[in-house]
Amino acid sequence: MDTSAAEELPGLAPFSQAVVRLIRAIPEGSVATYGDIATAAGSPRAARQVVRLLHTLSSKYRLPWHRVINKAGKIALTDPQAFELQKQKLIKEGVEVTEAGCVDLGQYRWLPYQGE
DNA sequence: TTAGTGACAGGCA
DNA sequence: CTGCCTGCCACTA
Repeated sequence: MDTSAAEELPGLAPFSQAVVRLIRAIPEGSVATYGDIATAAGSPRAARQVVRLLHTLSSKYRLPWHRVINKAGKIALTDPQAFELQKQKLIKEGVEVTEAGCVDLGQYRWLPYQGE
């Protein structure tokens, strides 16, 4: 795990590091909700914080942000271009996504349990 | 330091 | 499931 996870995160806050690791741990063909990431990171109410982290971290690091959606099972991006991009990325990984950006959480939701 | 952020979640109709 | 409103929370500049 240390061999491939060699990218240590520079002076980021603990919560940020946890979020990064969790998002990077989402397997292809699966998705997680903001709330799941926040809960696994240690703060169940900090879903919004995860959003903020995604903004910053995805701009500085390469994260599979496209595997993170909201609890309604839909892509939450505001930018229509990014919205389409995320949709296509998920479909490419084998996730069924409707035109509206809806994903079947009951089938594709990944629970970020550390032990795996 | 303080204030602002934000791709949410939960409750209710 | 949808729509509206409110609380939330830890981070960033």
